Amino acid sequence: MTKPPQKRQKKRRWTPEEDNKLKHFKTEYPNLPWGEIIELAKLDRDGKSCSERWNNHLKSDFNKEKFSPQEDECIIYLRRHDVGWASMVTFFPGRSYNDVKNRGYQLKKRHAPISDSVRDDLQALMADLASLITNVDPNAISSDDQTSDHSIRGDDLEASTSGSADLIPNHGPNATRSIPGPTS
DNA sequence: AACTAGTCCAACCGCCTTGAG
DNA sequence: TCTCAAGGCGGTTGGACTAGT
Repeated sequence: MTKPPQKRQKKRRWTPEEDNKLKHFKTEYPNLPWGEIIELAKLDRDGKSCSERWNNHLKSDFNKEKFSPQEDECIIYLRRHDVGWASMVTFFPGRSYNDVKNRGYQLKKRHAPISDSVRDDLQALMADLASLITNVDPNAISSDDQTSDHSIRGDDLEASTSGSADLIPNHGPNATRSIPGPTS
């Protein structure tokens, strides 16, 4: 007997009221498991949903400005070097995990190019970071990006997503480096 | 003004890891 | 050692919004 595929839940946006409840109880009891926060706040959500909402929207004041070209190129470059989304977020203080990930998928669709200057900056940045991290594969930061047009194709990103370890674990404030944001 | 296509982004899903009992 | 729940992560979906016609 094969189980029929679960019907996907209709999307329910978080209301300001739900946000407030979640924020209140999570701030008040930061160590409480989500299940108990849900009970206290009387939220009709599951733990994962709450965790996601908290981490991507409520935890801090996330930067909701458009991604700058430098940030875009940084994402492409890091992705190419098998840096996972979660690790990548450390390069973008103020951005949420979901924002970075969404941007990454957008760029993947567009086959966005990487400029020479940004590539060089990022190589230096990653070498810098690698020196802070002991368990890093030095080959992962070698200058292997000397392709003719420095453009990245969708399948490049595709390949880079398969089963390799994250390059940049979060090692505290020292490991967090920022990429130039939008200049307005 | 109305319709359509494309884009953006929040929310959902499934798999995996981790830690407690 | 095993089981189970919680949470992290990567990937996908779909509703809202916007630009073009």
